[in-house]
Amino acid sequence: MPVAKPESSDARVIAHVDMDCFYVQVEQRKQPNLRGLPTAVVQYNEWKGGGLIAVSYEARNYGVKRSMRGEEAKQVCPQIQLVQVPVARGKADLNTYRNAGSEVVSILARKVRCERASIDEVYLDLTDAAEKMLAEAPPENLQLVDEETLKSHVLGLNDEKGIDAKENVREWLCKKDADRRDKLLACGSLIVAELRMQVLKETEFTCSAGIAHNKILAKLASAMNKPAQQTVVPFSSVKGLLDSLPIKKMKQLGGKLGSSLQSDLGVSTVGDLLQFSEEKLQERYGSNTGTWLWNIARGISGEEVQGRLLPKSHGSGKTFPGPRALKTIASSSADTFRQVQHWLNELCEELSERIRSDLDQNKRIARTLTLHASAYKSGDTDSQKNFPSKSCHLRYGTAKMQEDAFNLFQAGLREFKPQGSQNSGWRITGLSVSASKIVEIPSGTSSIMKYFHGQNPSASLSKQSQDDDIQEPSVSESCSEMNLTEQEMKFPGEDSNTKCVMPCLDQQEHKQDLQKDQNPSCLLPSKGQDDFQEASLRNSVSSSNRTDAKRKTSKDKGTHSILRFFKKTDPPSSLSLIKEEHGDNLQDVEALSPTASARENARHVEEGRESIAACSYKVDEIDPSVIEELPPEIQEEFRAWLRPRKRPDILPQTPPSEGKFYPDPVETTLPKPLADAGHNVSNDDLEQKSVGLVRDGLCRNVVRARWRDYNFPTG
DNA sequence: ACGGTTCATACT
DNA sequence: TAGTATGAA
Repeated sequence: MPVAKPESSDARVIAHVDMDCFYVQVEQRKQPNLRGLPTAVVQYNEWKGGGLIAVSYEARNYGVKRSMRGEEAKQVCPQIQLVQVPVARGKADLNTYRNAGSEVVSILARKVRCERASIDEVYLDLTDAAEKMLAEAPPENLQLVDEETLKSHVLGLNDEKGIDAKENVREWLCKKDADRRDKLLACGSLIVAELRMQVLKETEFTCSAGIAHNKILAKLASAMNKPAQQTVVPFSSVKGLLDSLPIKKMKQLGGKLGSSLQSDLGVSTVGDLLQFSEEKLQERYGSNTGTWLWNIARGISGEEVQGRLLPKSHGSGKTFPGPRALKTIASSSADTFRQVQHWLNELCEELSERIRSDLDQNKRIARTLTLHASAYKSGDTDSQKNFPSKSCHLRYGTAKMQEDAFNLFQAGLREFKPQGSQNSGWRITGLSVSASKIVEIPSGTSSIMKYFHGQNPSASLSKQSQDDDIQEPSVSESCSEMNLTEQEMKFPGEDSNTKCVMPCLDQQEHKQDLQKDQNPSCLLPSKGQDDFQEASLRNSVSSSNRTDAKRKTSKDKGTHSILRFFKKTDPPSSLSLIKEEHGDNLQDVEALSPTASARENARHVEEGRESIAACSYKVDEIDPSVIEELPPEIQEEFRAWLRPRKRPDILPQTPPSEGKFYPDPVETTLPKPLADAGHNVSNDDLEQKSVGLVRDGLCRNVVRARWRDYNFPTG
């Protein structure tokens, strides 16, 4: 269960962005003639028309639901357009959706701190941007508010008949003597509306959003008004919202835990939870979950927006329902496992391709291969069981992965067999392979890339080398070499005492570490705070100038004040962002936080670094002997990479004036690692350019980050 | 014995 | 650690 880290005054501004029926939108963008029609995305057409995995809102109006089969949907909505999920290697291929999701994340991440929560959801931390807006251009000064923001739903606002909803919202947004927290949320609403419009402009996708003081409330709100709308949860309406909210609606409570609360404690709404002491909840559900529940009941959640834009693992799996279950024992012994092996090969092929893309685009290496299998036995007591999942070191190369996966399968089967019935009647109903423990490699250590790619570092971007079977010499040779050496070399992140020394290409992974290091107080539980603030916004609506609102609204005018917070507002295309220059981003970041607190400052240091972010935790603990075990070429790279790290002792003596960041040539040449695995954006030349500069750039950034930790400019 | 697939996280 | 289980989308 999520560990809540409550903060006494939750003055954050958090947003949850939720793409509307995302797969449908992706397909509609591909086939614009489907726009506006009742549409659903369906996979595996054979049985009863396939299963629906996304349903457009037009189709929902006819009663089409996600749990339906294609045929069912046709019954309730004969005109429904059913679009097939792409199929590759005999299984659903979600790459187009992954890539579309990456497009969205990339756009948002240009502006604010993001966490990719799923393929179509993102959390945003807008605290700094909202603070800055409030300080420099508060909504109360706005003469015009753009239409998109005016369409916001503000929970707790009076919806009296006869009163123009938009005018109501406008008054709330611009209310001069409002609670400061409300003002921050108002700023957040303006920003989110702007971001949503930007996403729409660049991707043609609509999304909905929730704006609140923490993630769980933002998430709750984003689902309340869909599609293409946004919902704000003012602090003062939290209690009213939760009091009557069915417990299962709360994230994390939709499953067994929620059921237990209902049946064991008689809790039916979140408000009902308030009766129980923290101790009582802990006693029943453990200390972590108990505390979490206690907080959730009060709308408290300190979970931070993790700055993570890339997935932490990749998986490829398939189920073989009912009659299609795989036979493990075929008629002839030569045929044993033939089906299993076939499908493992397919799954590994896909997985191999995806981790290869991840390596190419994000310089990340997956280190662990895991196999899951489930089996089904028909008989008197039909039962479904999982094999014990098995994992091993991941070797790159499709053929190797296939070989390893099959061995893992057999290992799992060996342990599975002895228990229960000997061997009879068990058929495989599910297989999946996944790649995890993904670590980032220093971009500067080009030899590592060569080990995976052969001589030409950019060769992997060509189609040919993507097909890295055994017959692809440069790849498989270099891979085997890698694998041989790797047994002893204890690659960073490996099981030795060597900690991660890798620079994070991904923006914020290490930021948390910094924050933890520097701000352990955020881990302290702070209970005993006021549960809710009793406030009534509805009674304090100030009179306003109607003529302003009635004036013809021009979007440009209306959003002008918002745009000022984002210097880069109109990039040519979503793809171009991968080549965006880093210096600009640094400026953006600075613009957003000139007067932020020390902690916030440190944060921005991290955010500004983004792709060249140099994490390097526990670097001092690295065992020198480990390096000596590396192949000479890599040793050299690592030494060079590590060397300048000793400079923090020196650098603080010559701090940059005003703590300002100077543009770094490295930062302007590095590609952003936002593209998801499988995202086919060629950034060859950028990679080429960055090699060589990166290493030093990384080190300098480490130094800066370190320095920043202890020398917070307050200006 | 299913909407199928993918991902994250907590617990042990 | 590896492996299991839960939860969400």
